[in-house]
Amino acid sequence: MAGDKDNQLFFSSRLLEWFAQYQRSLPWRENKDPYRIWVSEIMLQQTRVDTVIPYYHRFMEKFPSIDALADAPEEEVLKAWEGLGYYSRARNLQTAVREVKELYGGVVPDQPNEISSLRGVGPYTAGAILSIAFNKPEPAVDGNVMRVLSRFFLIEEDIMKPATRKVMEALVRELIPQGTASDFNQALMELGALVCTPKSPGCLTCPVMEQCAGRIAGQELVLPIKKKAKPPRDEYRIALLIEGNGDNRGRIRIRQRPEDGLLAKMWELPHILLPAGMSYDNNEENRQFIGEQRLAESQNPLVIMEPLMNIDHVFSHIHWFMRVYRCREESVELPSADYGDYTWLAAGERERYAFPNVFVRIMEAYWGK
DNA sequence: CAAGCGTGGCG
DNA sequence: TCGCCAAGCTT
Repeated sequence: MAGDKDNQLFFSSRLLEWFAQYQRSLPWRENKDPYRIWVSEIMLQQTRVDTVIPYYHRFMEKFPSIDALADAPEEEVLKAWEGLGYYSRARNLQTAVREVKELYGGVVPDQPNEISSLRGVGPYTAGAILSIAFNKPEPAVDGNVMRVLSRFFLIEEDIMKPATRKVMEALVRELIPQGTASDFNQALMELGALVCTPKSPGCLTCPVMEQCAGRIAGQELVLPIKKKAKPPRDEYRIALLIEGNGDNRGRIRIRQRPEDGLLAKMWELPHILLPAGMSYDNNEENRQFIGEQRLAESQNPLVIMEPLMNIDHVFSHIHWFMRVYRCREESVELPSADYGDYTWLAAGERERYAFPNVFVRIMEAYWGK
């Protein structure tokens, strides 16, 4: 079916007609500035359009050019990304625009090997920039595209497997009509977003319904074939809302996460992973464990007061069950010193640090918005 | 290749 | 309520 030339021509021309009429007006479609396209593609990775739009406006206002982003302090970039998730995207994007300045004189390259070498630019994003901004006939295969193609051409490969994306890319190369790569790739994604949706596809309004092999076979709700993701593992954690004394009255302890791994370089309340089997009741065993862990880290004794709230937060691969205790530092000898990756935070200073969402919610519960 | 890496919305 | 996501990349 996928090799049928007439069928492919039908698909591509109908799709382009549909896109010309029904495409959404989106902020990154105002022009073909490759930097603007690039930023949008990074933000849109695994993220919904409606979520991205306000971030995109703020980001482009704050960092309107490659130079502006390259010259900004990293913490400002992370702050602009706060709440959007997958924070390595922000740091990688800044690394990449600095590469563009160093290697390409600040001009986004239009060669596949060059653009693909940039930090955070994988096969999809490279194809998206090359096609959308430069109209180069490169595939840009994302989840939408795989869903649309797997249905129309009745492809039953597991789309979770990297090898399947290769098959899709080869197919897209055949499908792009001469000179239409920018519109065609966007049309493919737009159809997936607006019509050929995961749960209840709007087949009756689909421009290519007549030839859709998946629908003809009655398989449109089964496709695409996708292996189930593993459920997140549970982690029980004690978070410490440590109130300062003396000069630090009204402030709380925060710390910066390491530069690798989960929530890298973001700021947070100190928290402790409980060993398997330990409950997080406010009992003696619990307080002693917290005290030991805390001592090992800060050398500063802690008085644990009452539990403030329970909060749980689900990442892609971890489910945090967190109990927040209000605490105060026992000693007033070190209170103003910033040691290690710790500092004190006052209620009005939150704009200076980027926090993952779960800690924003705790601080809002404590201080109000 | 499989796993690690966030978040909010929706049926 | 809760599983399933949504314009993926890195290791």
